[in-house]
Amino acid sequence: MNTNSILKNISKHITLDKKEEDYFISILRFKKLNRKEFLLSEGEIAIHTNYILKGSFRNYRIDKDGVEHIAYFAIEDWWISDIHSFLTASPSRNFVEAVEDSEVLELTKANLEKLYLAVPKFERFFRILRENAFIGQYERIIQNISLSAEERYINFLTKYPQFEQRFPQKQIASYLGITPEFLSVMRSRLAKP
Amino acid sequence: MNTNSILKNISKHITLDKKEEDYFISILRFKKLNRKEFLLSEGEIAIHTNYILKGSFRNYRIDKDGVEHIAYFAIEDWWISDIHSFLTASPSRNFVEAVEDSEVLELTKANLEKLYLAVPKFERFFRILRENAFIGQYERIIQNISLSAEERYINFLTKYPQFEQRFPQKQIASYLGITPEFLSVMRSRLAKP
DNA sequence: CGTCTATTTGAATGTACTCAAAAGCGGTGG
DNA sequence: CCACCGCTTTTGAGTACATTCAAATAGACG
Repeated sequence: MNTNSILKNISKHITLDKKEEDYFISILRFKKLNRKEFLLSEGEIAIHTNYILKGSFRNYRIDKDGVEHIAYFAIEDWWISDIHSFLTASPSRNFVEAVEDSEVLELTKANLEKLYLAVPKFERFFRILRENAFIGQYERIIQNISLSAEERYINFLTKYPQFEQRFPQKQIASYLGITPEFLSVMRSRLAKP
Repeated sequence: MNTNSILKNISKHITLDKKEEDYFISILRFKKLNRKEFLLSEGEIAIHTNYILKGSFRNYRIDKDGVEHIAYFAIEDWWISDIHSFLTASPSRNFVEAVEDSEVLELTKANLEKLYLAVPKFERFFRILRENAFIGQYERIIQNISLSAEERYINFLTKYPQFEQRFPQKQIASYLGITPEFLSVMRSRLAKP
């Protein structure tokens, strides 16, 4: 289990000594998923948060008409779960599915709570992590209420250039809140003139 | 300066002893604003986060066409700032304006950083605060990409029943990402049948 | 290679916007 | 305390953006 990337990720915000590092690593569990396998399904309670070592995921909800809506994507070095379910210990309304063959490090909620007590620096780490996630969502909300579909798509390509290769168009349309047909029309419009 | 409400708010997540309470209170500054006064303007760096004792605020952005878009509202017992600017110390793209005559307790970023070191329990407090805010935004994003304007409006009324009385329709429309004219049409449609 | 799913294309439709004008409402000054 | 002014809300006609439904084409996986 290669823990370099997760330790490097954590060291961006807090400094751990060897003992703290070892303790942290000891509570992680390696997990492999093939594409289309689920980390979490609707109705389940998320007891893990997951650090992505390799691959990609999508968090989505199926609405009353059976249509999928992608809340967000996640790739290497991101943490993924259904945060609502994880934090409130309530049944998830969303699915978390591997888009590519993936590897994650699982951290259970119980172990995370112990970690907060044993190494309070992790309170800081996750505070900063949540703050950064919050900023991203905040900008996304403003864009959703103020920009046209085409502007949102262009911004998406600029912000996440690699995502266009890694996620199918249908899923990108869902993330943007538009239909795949309309994304296709926009793309041909943007390609021509 | 009445500090009951803020101490009660904090005690929901962490327990402070008398000394810690006193220290915390000592770094807050009371501030009164009349309606339409600004806590923060576009281009300024948010050096404060503010706990609302009384009144209400809106955080909004003005787009390239001069149209206002309300990112969020805040009322008593909420914290308000421009979180992007505050956390990254970058110039704000948003305004934070009092909607009613209001009173807040200001906490500077410098004092907050000192507070994190002096009383690490506040790392936990703000982690939980950010997590809760994150959950709210997460649900809002899913609603924005999956629901019609009418469904979003109905959910808004259900989730924040008092907001209809406290914020003008024009601002609610802006928060929902629709025009005030269209909100008016929806309201008359909902009232009749 | 065949099958299944994703993407493209097009026509008809619906949701929400723009622009304009009237009506309603609240605050302010006489 | 009333009248006026400015801003908000309503109403309506015309329009644009995005969806729905359907069918053809392209691509990916077993």
